[in-house]
Amino acid sequence: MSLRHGLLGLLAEGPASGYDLARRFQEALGTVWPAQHPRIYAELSRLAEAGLIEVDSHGPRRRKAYRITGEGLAEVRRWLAEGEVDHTFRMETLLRAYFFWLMEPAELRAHLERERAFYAETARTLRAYARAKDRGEWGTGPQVRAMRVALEAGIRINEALASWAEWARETDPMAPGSPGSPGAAASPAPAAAPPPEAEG
Amino acid sequence: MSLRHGLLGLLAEGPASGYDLARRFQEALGTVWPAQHPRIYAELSRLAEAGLIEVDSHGPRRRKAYRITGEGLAEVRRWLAEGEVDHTFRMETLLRAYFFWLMEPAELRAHLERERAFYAETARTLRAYARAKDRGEWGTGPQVRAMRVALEAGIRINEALASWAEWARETDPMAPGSPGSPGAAASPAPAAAPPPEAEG
DNA sequence: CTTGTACATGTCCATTCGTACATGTCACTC
DNA sequence: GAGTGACATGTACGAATGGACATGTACAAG
Repeated sequence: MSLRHGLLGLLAEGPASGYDLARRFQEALGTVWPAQHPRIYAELSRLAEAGLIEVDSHGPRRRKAYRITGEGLAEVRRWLAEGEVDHTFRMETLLRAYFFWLMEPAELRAHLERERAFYAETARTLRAYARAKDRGEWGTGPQVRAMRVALEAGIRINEALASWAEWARETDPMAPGSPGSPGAAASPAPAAAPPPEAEG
Repeated sequence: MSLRHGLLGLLAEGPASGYDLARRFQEALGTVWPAQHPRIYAELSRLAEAGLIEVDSHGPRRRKAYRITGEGLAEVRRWLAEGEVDHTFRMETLLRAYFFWLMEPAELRAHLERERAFYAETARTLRAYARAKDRGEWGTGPQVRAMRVALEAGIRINEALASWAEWARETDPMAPGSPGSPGAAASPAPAAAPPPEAEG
């Protein structure tokens, strides 16, 4: 459950309301850790109950800003310190790749081109952000620099995926000419030898 | 819910039992789409009920193998065809990166080195698999070639993350020398400028 | 002075996920 | 013949997630 720590981490930068946090989760962490406002409000209540955060102020329209407590800060730090990192990265794109052999070659090529374009465009956008940060447009505080580092990871991953999609399209591994036909294996029991082992 | 389609995709290669599928989900798709056996058995029941798969055979120890039906195959194909790809990739590694500024520089350097080593090693392992596949050790069927393509994505992503971790460690953006101190912001109200939004 | 929009906070429910627990089979070894 | 370990299938439950619904406030344009 990393939403908890994500919220604590954002609150470590300064007080914020559930609404703020929802927006920032969407904008900054949307692709790497999606979270909707209902979940966020619920989690904030639990965090407050646990004494990791507390109400900082009340604003205009029922706005309730929270502030991290010493305990809360200790908890994020503890989480960051304990080395146990979960290295799984759920990606539908990769899941689909395992089943490319079920697609028509033309369809697959179109799909790969769409994917390439998407990742290339995302990388471009992120690179623009990174350049702006490098120019110091958002200041040079530690949080900004941390975000710059995170941004760099996003850039590299998206570039890697864009180049992968291009490679896959050019290699055209499911082409009709290759051994193993396009719409083949349409029969219920294709009798394929279950490949012993592989890793993703 | 892509577990459904993942199972259908694997069954499209040939009949398999829940146990088989659990193992293959773990081995082949473990990092990109984790699934435990309870969830798999449950989903298989639902798929059978929906007529997308059916019992193929009964084996030694209560073993029950399923086979994909025409309907099921049509459903995977439909899923692959409809362009709607979810591009979110949940990665704890990236989530943590946003909060690097809360870590001690020495701790952060150690963390980045561990991460670099992990991703480099994973990439190495995957590259070995890819080479074996390129040598045709698992045959040259369409499924194997699809897996090769997926594998390539895994290699590139892991290499990108390894190089990112190295870059981050060398850049040392949270170093004591840089503007913005190491273990700073240790007080409950870190007084950091709440970046996007001030509170009311 | 009404209407639209962005702000702001929540409840409710159906799935999905993860973990722990429970059960039973078969093959092999000691 | 007892024990171990891999095979094989499930139930149960609590937590997480996503989406729909509900409510109310402030502000600006018309």
